[in-house]
Amino acid sequence: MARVVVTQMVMQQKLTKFCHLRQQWRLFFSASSPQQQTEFFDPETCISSIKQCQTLQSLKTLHAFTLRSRFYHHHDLFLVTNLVSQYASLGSISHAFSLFSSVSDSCDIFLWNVMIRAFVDNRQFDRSLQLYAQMRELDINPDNFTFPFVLKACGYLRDIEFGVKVHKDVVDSGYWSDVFVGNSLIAMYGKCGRVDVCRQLFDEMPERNVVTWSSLTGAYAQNGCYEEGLLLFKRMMDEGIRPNRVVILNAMACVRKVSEADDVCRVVVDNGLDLDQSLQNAAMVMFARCGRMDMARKFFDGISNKDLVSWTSMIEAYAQADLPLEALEVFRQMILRRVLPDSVTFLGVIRACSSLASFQQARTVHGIIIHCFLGNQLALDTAVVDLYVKCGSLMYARKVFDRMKQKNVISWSTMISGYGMHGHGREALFLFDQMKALIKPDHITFVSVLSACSHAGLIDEGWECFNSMLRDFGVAPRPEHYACMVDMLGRAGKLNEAREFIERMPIRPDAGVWGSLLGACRIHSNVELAEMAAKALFDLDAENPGRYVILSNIYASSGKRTEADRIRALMKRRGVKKITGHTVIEIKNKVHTFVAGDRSQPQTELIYSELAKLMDRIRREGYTPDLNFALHDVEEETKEKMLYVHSEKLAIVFGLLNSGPGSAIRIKKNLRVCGDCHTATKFISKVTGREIIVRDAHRFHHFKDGTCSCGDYW
DNA sequence: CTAGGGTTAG
Repeated sequence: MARVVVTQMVMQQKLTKFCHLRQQWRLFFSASSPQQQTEFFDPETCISSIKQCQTLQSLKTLHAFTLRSRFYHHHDLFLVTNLVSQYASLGSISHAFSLFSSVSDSCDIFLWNVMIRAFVDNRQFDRSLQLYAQMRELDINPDNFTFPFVLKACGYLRDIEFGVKVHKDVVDSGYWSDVFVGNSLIAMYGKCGRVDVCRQLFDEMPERNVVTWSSLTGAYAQNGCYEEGLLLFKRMMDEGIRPNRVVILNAMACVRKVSEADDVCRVVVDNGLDLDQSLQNAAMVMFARCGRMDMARKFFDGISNKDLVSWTSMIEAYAQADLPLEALEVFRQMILRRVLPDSVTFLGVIRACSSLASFQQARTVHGIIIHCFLGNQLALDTAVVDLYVKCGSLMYARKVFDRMKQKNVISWSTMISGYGMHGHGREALFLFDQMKALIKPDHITFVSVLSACSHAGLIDEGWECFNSMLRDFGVAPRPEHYACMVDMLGRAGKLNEAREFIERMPIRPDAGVWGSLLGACRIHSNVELAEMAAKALFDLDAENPGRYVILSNIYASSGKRTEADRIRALMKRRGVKKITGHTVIEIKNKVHTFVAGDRSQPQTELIYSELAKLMDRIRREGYTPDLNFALHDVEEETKEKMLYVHSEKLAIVFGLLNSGPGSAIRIKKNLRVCGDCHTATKFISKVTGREIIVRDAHRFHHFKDGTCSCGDYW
């Protein structure tokens, strides 16, 4: 349904474009009778008509006439420059460049500026830098107009090396005191991640305007220095500088708390600034980031003519807030209103689908993307690969990956991490080998590879990879890499080795590292080490409920009931709320959520009677309930009953009842899958002959014929 | 002919 609508929209848009083009041509031909064309050809009218040209064809004709006219014999550079500029702004960089080349022996800086700018405007940043370099070779001096163009290109390309060279030219040329040039330098360094330099430049600038403040605020925002950004914004207000829309947008990008959001909104009101579309969109995103989805929605609803960015931002906001159904509903509304989504919209839609873990939805969305002719876009294709991974289909993920015309480090890392998540360590390593021959892995690639080794128990390979990071690729291990190693060693039962590894770390272990150790202690029931890890953890991050639960469970399963109770009490005292486990399953485009003991489904009676039958059946096959995974403070018999109604089991039974015979069942759990449910699911897959694919908070489990793809190593 | 800006893949 959605696919058909979108296809219609695309066709309609193409048709409109075509009609528009035809109209333009007609206008041109009627307006360019020979008399008309020769009459208005004095230099001034000529230049103004060049600037007014709306189509390439009309500009070409005009260009031809200027060549024939007498005014051109003086080699009027100004005229040529204007032609170059206009060709570029009509998108024809090739015409612009060939005209430029025909007079490029000229030393006129205006002409060079226009050509450099033309490349920047047409997103050919590397060519604009090449041209700048060529200009410097010819010893032509750049001026205060040149620098902003070139620096913009450096910023887009994140080419700090070139940027520094240009900065040097700025100093040598004496234009460093020009406020436009200074602002451009701040923007460039900001995009290249050097906020320290931005600040220094800002402090040393002889003249500043609101753009200067805005650029630095933006640089802070882009580099995650949110407090500094807001502090700067406050200082600007204190110095009595009147804010404008753009500096507000940058300040909004720094906001992370509701109180700060309210402050910025007050500035808008106090200064009588118009809340235009872009500010409304930004405010919406700002409140969403503060966790105030209600306020975000209010702003969204308040926008009368929602544009593409409004829709896209709302979808992304819901997706990030882990409200996928709301996100998809906004997407549906957007399509109904005939707003054509673009690739950024689909990134949000994909994020939503990804958290639904619905394979069917994934296929539908992928289909719509292709129908919108948005295939072959690097970022989007990579997101689709990840989507299929997260929806449980490595096969589809790999198909999309293989068909990608270009791949970068992110695409490769995504696919490698996909294999890892599904427990296919060997394939992950094989792909990593192929990747290394083509591009340089980065720090995230190594997280993917190391966690793949960890999930598959490939310890020697994991060590080799860890050791090669710095040695062969110059990538220094970060806390997350150490966490992977601890996880890998710990899972394999090498708990002491893991502890020693942490002790030898050259950097301070973070919560992730200790969390890995604690998780390993849970698997191997090591109370002593668990206490050590928990102590460190509670100092670093006392808010995370998962850690308390694990420690308490370790105590409980080793018979230390009082200790377990003490941890539960500690949790209560600190106001840390346990996250309720739930499992979702999608049947016929509808998402069903189950919590333990759930009775909210219309089919409840059927589910429970079927569950009882199923449990009997697998018991006869050899399943015994593992009471370690039940709450400890109840009778044995109650424990067993409570295990039976875990959300995983309910969702699986619901799936069995409502899907075609023989089809695979896909469920998703928000936490790690329970150990007893893991065992039970293996038996269920055997007695029903169904494949059961479980996505939990960490990885995938594929159950088939009584075994799990994780090899019980998880 | 010049600077800052709303959604954006692992």
